Amino acid sequence: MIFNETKTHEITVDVVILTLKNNAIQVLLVKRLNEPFKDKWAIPGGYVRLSENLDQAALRVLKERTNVDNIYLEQLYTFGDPLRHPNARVITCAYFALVRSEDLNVITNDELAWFKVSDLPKLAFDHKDIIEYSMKRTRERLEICPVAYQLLNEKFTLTEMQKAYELIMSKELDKRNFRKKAIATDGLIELEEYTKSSSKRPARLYTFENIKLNSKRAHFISGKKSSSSPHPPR
Amino acid sequence: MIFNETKTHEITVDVVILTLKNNAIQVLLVKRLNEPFKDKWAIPGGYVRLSENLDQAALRVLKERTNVDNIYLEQLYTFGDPLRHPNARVITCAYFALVRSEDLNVITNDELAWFKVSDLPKLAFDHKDIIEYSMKRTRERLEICPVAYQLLNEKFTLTEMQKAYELIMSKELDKRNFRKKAIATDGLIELEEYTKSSSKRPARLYTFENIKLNSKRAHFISGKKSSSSPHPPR
DNA sequence: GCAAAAGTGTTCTGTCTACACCCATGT
DNA sequence: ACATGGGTGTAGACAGAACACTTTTGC
Repeated sequence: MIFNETKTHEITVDVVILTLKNNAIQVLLVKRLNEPFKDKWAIPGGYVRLSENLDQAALRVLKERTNVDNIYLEQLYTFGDPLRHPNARVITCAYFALVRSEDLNVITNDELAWFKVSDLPKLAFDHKDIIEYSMKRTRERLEICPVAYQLLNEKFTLTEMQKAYELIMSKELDKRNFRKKAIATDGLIELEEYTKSSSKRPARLYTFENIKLNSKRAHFISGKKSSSSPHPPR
Repeated sequence: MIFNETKTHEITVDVVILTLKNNAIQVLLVKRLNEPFKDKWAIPGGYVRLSENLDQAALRVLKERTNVDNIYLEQLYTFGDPLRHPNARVITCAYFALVRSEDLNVITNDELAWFKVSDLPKLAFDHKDIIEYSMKRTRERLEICPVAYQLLNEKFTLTEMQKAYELIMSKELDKRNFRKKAIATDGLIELEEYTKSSSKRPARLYTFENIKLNSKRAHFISGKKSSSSPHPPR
């Protein structure tokens, strides 16, 4: 590909939409209808409009696809390799969103579907890198604050919360240690309600006070600290 | 301002260049020669060329201004508010760089100068936000790995290193605790050399093995963990 | 000999980790 | 009565925090 410096950049946002479904972290993908990468799956995205800022653009894309609103959405990284799009110069500002599946209202079909992050199909562009980086970022966030509740239903059991942490961190956690720290987390409220009859002993339900994620730091993650390089992707 | 959706986006990179000079963290700024914000100071930046990726563009801007190379450079955040530029639609991908002042070869003048981060002049655009966010990010990095050595001369004393930490964190550190952990840091090498005669007792010199920043985690910072929100700027 | 910065250990406290058994319910 | 997941405490290891005096040099 030859770069003709009179061509112009295009700028898009792409949104990695993550949820917790069927005991797995899943990502929402759309099938591309046109070349390039026709029939490949891709992260939902769109052009940034001149009148909107990047957050608004990401929110718009998210809402178009999922009809959810007011959820955890964070700018991830901007990907601008000249070759990332085979026949255009597209810079994309990637976002990621954590969505609770009970809030979702997504009609999936041949062109819009959930995929387990651990088992992705072939993806268009550099979208595999983007999803992997969004998982890395989610793990980093989780070591600092309990973002995982963004994936849980409004009321949840501690076991469900632990499962969410384990799935994100890809690591088993000790039940007693997890519960001790979970209960000490700022904003977690113990309800006087219990799950009823899953043919087991009922479990107490908890909820989170509200959407303030600047709580102390709640790392429920045991074991050696991951010595991660500070540098973003690759 | 009315947004005419047929206008097009422009994409730039801006680079916050930080160094340690005169016992302060300083940032390199250029004076704007044209409107808007004529005569105001701004972060060095430039358009992204079609043939280069974002890292390369940032590196080019850095090199144009400082003639340094191969230093700590990290993508910070992408700022895309439609009103950030008063008469154009410019999205900027901000980077920050940590540069040791002994490597710098900057001829400062009326239009290019260093400013203490703690005492900035009026800045163009949203550049004040960008600088503040770069300091926040630097602090976060420092809690994880010893990036600060990027600001130190190749050979440095532990007292100099502690000073760098204190300046970045805006917090005094305990000398004995700092030294204990500093010495335990992966990659730090104790030299058989000493500073000579500043009319005080000579201090031992240290150096860092090389440019691998993925060392364990060396937080020299005492005191309560800062409970920072995971969300980026503002 | 004194001013100024370099250098050095110990105790306490709180947090993380590892680990095993009883409980409440539905069938 | 049993299978299933829910729920609970303690002891040992480790890391962070607080804290004060001696050493080496130039003048």
